[in-house]
Amino acid sequence: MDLEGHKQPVPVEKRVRDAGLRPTRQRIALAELLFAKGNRHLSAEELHEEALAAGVPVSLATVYNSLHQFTEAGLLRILAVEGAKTYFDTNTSDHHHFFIEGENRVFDIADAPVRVVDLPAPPEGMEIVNVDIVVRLRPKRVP
Amino acid sequence: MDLEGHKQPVPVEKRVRDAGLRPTRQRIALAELLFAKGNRHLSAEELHEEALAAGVPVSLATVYNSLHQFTEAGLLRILAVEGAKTYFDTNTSDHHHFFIEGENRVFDIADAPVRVVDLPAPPEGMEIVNVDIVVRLRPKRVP
DNA sequence: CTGTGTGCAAACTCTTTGCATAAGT
DNA sequence: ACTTATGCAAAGAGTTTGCACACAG
Repeated sequence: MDLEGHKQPVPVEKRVRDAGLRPTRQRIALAELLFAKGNRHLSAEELHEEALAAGVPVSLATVYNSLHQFTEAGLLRILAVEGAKTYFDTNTSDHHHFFIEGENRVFDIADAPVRVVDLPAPPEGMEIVNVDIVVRLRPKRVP
Repeated sequence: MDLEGHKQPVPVEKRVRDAGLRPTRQRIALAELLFAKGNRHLSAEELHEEALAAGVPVSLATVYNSLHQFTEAGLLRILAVEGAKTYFDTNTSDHHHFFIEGENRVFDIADAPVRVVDLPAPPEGMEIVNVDIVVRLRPKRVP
């Protein structure tokens, strides 16, 4: 039976299929978690936990596979923050991030027209993929 | 005996001492490699190899320790690039980077007045540590 | 001398891989 | 049916840790 009464405006299955990927249960479930809730950034492990919590039995390896496949297909972007974990961002347009030191938390710089000016030309033979701005934050020490 | 005839304008030993660290052989050697050649960004492993090549027997663990100690002391900055490795940057002032996808190579955006405008205020209780701009590059595909 | 730093190897975390089984078309 | 994806567990890369020995003050 189908527990989903309403379909999203952008059918997830189609997105997956259009990316050249078979719309398997796991990929659809992961895509739904990723794209249904607006823009998000999560690590593989976070998505894995969400999937399990949502009752979708999926292995961590498959989560990694899917995230990379989605990234290659242009549905996700890898977020460049320092630290061990790789974050994936469902917002592939140009926008930027706050990063909280020590907590490894990331969130969008929203409603802010951050712009970079005077960006130099890329070196010969190279093209710019995108520009990532990470504003590193630290809890203000109370004196 | 002392094989170094000339001292750097900024004595490395003093820098290390001023950072509150004992100027041990290893720390001085590493600091020399890091700071004598202008601005650099390297991973722990790269610095380790350089040290060995320079005839300084130092363990990888000590390289990691030293890099983190230098970072805490404000002599280095961690570079936010995606990928497994952590890069350390000897230039702690505001400046930005090109990152080459696929190669995991990083280099400075030099001679370019890159500026960020309309940067929003940080959230309550947070202060900005720094702003990292990473321009991701990709080899231009020749059609 | 006393205490901090170093080296080694083992532990740890995150990520990838190989291969048998399961699912999609 | 035939092909591609998944799951598991093991391997891999990078980094951290614990403890005995060595060196700096």
